Amino acid sequence: MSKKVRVRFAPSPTGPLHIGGVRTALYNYLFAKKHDGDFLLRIEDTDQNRFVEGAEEYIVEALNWLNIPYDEGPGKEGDCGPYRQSERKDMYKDYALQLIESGNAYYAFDTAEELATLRKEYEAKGETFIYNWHNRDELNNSLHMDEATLKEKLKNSNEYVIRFKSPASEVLKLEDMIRGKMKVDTSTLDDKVLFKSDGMPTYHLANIVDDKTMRITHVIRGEEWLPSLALHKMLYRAFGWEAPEFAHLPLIMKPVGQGKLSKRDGDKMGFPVFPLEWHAPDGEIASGYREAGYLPEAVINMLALLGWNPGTEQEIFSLEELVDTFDISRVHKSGAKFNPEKTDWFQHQYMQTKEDGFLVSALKDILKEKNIDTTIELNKVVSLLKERITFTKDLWEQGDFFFECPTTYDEKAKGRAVKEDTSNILQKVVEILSTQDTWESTTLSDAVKDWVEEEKIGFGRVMMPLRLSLVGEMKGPDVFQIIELLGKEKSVNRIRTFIEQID
RNA sequence: GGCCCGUUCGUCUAGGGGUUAGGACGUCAGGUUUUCAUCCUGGUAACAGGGGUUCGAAUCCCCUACGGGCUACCA
Repeated sequence: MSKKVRVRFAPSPTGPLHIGGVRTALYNYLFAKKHDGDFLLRIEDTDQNRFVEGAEEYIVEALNWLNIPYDEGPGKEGDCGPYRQSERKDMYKDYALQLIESGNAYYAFDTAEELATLRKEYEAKGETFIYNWHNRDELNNSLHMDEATLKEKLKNSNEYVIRFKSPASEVLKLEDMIRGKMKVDTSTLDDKVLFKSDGMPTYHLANIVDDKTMRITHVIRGEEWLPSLALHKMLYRAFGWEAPEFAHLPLIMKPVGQGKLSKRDGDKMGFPVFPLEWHAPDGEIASGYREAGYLPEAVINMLALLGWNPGTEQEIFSLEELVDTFDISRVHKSGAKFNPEKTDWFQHQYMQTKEDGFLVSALKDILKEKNIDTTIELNKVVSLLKERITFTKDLWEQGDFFFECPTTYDEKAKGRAVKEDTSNILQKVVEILSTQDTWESTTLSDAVKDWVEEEKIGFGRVMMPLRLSLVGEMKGPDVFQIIELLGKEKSVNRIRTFIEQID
């Protein structure tokens, strides 16, 4: 029996989760569920300086809103907790010491300032400073220190880091589920810090230790980690652990211009880059898909297809279908530019699948917010407007006239619609409408149309001003359907008001 | 600069030696709606360049160009 699949999404709580992070979470979720596995959330908060209040809560709420909840994580303790690295702090140092003992790591006493100076000097020469085999013997570390000196130093100060001792020359063969085989020459790698002088591990150590102790079988993460893969593989080897499989996801890029999508792009370019609205501690607000009116299933569908597809021409997928068809080896290798227009197309598709009840209650919310009481049957309004809308707020934009009598009339449309005889025509329309036995759109429509044809007036001269009188502009569903829903009194009043305006 | 990864319509992509290089979004045109939106139909539009390998290359290999990522005691 093969091991149970366990994957993790491991964000760092430095701010809101952005759309690229959401996709990483989604692909992890899909992979886990596809293989009947577990999806864990681990909070990587080893950098205390970058901790942002509220970020973790935001991440959890976002995953819940998107309907991709985690099986284990903060608040959902499994047998691998705690799930915040800050709460696992104590265990990391032992692992670092274990590497020192096995000769895979060493103490380094160079200060941050000394290293910064060195980097600057190298940069001035047009070179890059690398802390590794080629110069580690000249730097301030335990590799060339006698035991007594080392002991003394360790006793007097905690100001040291533990670095990984990267092999001087070895060609590592790496494999990635998406990219296939790769080779890296270790001579170009530097001796990464594993354990910081503040007593916290760096990402690299904590990540490997946690993935091991949490029994993670597949690491699915962003492409920005690809350069670290060699180090991580070497760490597993140094510990004598079997490494999980890796998949590095392509990045999501800006819709226009160059580079990866950044947190600032969204509001600059007019679309959200966050799942939920984010209220930063400093008061700044960044827009979110939820608050902008997007449906979570639309966001999920859009994200799923940004960098992956099943090889068929199907584009609309429920979460269940995604789980079913997801195949990580079909994830693309190259980055994808984000496409806000296509997101709206997905949104429109999903809005069309919504039950009328959902839209009715959305419309009620809008009316309540605007303090509007109405006798109009909302389910009928909804069924008339439904296919035209992309967002629930469009119910108002497309149908405000059902609830508010027009007070002004679109000037341009008025110029086109109103002629010499318009007021006479509308008078007659009022008359015809008023004398019908049933107030029903087909009856009303037939009556008016019969008259128009009899009198050979021409539909444009009737329909355009009629619509304008009821709606205030040239928009909306069938005029007679509007008249039916508005009812006799409102319809007639509106037409009369309009007649007074143009006389 | 160094290391690594990538490159098919404007964008997301299908395609993995023989295809009229397919679909979707956008855009354009027509139709429906005597309005607008929706919807329908159609058009536009791509294998980065150069070398190989092969009877045959978008597809395999190499080089170049371009794009991206990483290059912190951040993740």
